[in-house]
Amino acid sequence: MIFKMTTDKYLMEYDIKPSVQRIAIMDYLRSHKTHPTVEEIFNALSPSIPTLSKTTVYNTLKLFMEQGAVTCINIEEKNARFDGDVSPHAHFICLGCGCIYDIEMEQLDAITVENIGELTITETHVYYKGYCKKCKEDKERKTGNAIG
Amino acid sequence: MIFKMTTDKYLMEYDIKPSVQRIAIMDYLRSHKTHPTVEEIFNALSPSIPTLSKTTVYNTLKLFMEQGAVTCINIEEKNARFDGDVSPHAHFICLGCGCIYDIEMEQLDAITVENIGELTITETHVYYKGYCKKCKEDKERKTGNAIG
DNA sequence: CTCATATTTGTAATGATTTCAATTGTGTAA
DNA sequence: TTACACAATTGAAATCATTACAAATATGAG
Repeated sequence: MIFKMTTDKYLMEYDIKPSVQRIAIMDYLRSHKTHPTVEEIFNALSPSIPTLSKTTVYNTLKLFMEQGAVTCINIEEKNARFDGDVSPHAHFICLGCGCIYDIEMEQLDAITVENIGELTITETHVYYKGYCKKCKEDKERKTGNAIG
Repeated sequence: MIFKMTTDKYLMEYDIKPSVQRIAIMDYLRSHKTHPTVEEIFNALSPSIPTLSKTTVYNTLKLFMEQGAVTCINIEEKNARFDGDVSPHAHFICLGCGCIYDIEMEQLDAITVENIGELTITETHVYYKGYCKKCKEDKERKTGNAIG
């Protein structure tokens, strides 16, 4: 995959000092738009960085978040998922197969908020749950009922 | 607190067979709009129902969710929080003190979704993070910088 | 090279949630 | 009322993601 910027330069844009581990983790997030869990990132990078520790993955993602280089997605109850795309967008998770899609939302920041009173908003999170085409058809085949 | 409907009738509206524990948990959710955790619900009800088990609170909330009588809020990383108000609305959490506010959103279902393709949406979740008035002032006093 | 500092690592602890088998409660039919 | 089947509740143990921490390693300046 080709980036506009090398990953070490990209990290420095966010005031993150590059290291082998940090570059590998950011590389993975930039080239895999699958919103991976810590486990998935660790398993993917472990072969090429045999000494990698899961603690390092946690530490690094925490640092990335603090610097605004990645966002955390709490769309699943159990695992936190991470997104290297920090531009405003929403997510969709399929309750059948668990796949997660990015949803474009040009006007995400413009969602009208009533009764917001004296609150200062720093982050806006929008996500949807439902069924992808395949899982919807599977479910309808089993139950005989239309969904949604 | 006075409800339009007794809680046992309310449960039956959702096809939930009432029991002492179920009524107590639903009562608590209906009268405490604080989006409590399992821990908080358990601690609040334990004195009046000494035999109450935390497992029952988990089981009961799971049942309530399946029947659509409560919703689960994943606004915090660690704990799941529960909301007895199933009408469409968003939430705001203060990153300073952790308090959670309901945010009215008349048009929540109407949020324009582009590129949704073949996805069938069954749930829409919107939440904000930021600072309440008090915490914003505290933070600005400490750092000397404006936030938001 | 040497020292101070930052980063990484593995292990152990934490804490929310789930599993599961046993106990208790409930409703029905004789 | 009693017996019985089934549903609900319970507590203990297991699971699993995440965090704490202290030791080991890497880095960079002088």
